[in-house]
Amino acid sequence: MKKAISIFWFRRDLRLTDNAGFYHALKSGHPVLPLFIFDKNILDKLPEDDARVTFIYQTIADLKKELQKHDSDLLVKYGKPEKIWSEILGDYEVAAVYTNHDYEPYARERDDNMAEFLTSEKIAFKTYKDQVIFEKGEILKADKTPYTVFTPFYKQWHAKLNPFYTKAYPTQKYYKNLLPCKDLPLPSLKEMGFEKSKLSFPKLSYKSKLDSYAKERDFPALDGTTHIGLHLRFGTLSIRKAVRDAIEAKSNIWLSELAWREFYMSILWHFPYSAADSFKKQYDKIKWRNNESEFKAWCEGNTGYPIVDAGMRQLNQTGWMHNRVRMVVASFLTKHLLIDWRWGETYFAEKLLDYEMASNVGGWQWAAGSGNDAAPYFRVFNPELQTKKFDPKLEYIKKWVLEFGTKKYAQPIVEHTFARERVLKVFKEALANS
DNA sequence: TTTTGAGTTGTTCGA
DNA sequence: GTCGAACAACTCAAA
Repeated sequence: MKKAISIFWFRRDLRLTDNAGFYHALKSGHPVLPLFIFDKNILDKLPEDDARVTFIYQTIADLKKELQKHDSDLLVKYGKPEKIWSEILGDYEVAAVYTNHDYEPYARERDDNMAEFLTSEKIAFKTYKDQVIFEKGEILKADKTPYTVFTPFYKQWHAKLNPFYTKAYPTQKYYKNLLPCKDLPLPSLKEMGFEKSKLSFPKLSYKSKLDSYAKERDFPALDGTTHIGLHLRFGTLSIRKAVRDAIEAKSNIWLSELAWREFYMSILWHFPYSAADSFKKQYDKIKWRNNESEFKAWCEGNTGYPIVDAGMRQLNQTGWMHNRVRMVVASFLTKHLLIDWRWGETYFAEKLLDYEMASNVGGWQWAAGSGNDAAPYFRVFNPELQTKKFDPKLEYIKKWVLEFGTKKYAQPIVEHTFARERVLKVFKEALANS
């Protein structure tokens, strides 16, 4: 008879320290085997040089080394989770499976299926809140329905915040409960159909930025933002640590940005339709122009609007774009070019290392005006004015648009005043009889 | 139930 | 150059 074990399943929480589910697994009383699955359902949709796969791969390799220092190991599998789990149950006597909550539509379905499957096998499936301070039903209005406006959401989120919710889970005290094992396999990137990306990943060091964040965050040439998106996405940074650091540094604006992340996660949880449809349904009546060649020009950074082109080229070359510029390019695509916000959302999903479905959909719908708590539709960013305000010395533009100021630079794809009047008319017509 | 104040990030126009 | 109002009403949240 094999000895019963617990399994901890890593997904978007790729760290050993301060990890809720991992902590509870280690305290379960059974030896813990850590597991990661490269999910074929997800990977099959990605290009072979997807940088996020490289990031995950490197992180997984680091976790494996770290676990080996404690005479344990990380079991790494490649395939569809349902099939992998059947294999695992054949190889091990599993008493319980531990993991952390995952809130996106695909993940919810996967975990619902897992729960059903494991229950039928008489195996406990225990899941924990880890990637947010407050999840799904924790921040609600008095009538128990979810907030759709940020400010009152944040008021409650902030009022409820206390050290109980931000303290670290001391996993390291219980490493002795890891399952002793060694030489577990690690499939290569190549076997899984990927190659190593040439992009570099943002370092996890944000503390020095917090003091000046409020003052500098809006100026793309300054690099005044913290670049933690990727680390929050894959869990190489604990949200509890980020919030503790925000409070300690008295960086209130940064703290509220962390709450924005949870606000949009709450929206996606309670209104999953909004990943694909406009939150305000009447906005799906808009007659988008959806011109393919204009979309291509936008993607490639050839619109003839320097601030837009700079942003898109930064995205294409680095997998990251400054937040201020994300708003500008999103407004430009949806308003100036009248291209469906979903096209832009999909492009960002392909390119952004820090892609987070909830924030991305929320941000795009905000820009389009179709979202909860969105910018009014008549608020059309003027790229020239945005440049004057936020890149007055054109430093950001010159960094990314090398031919700026020469004859080689593209002519504006559409004239601003004309585009503005066009979008106001089209939106007005779509929204008039609703 | 009704009322009241407010709503991430903007732009344009006219005084 | 600077400032306030208009943009367009609407919906949300809470008292």
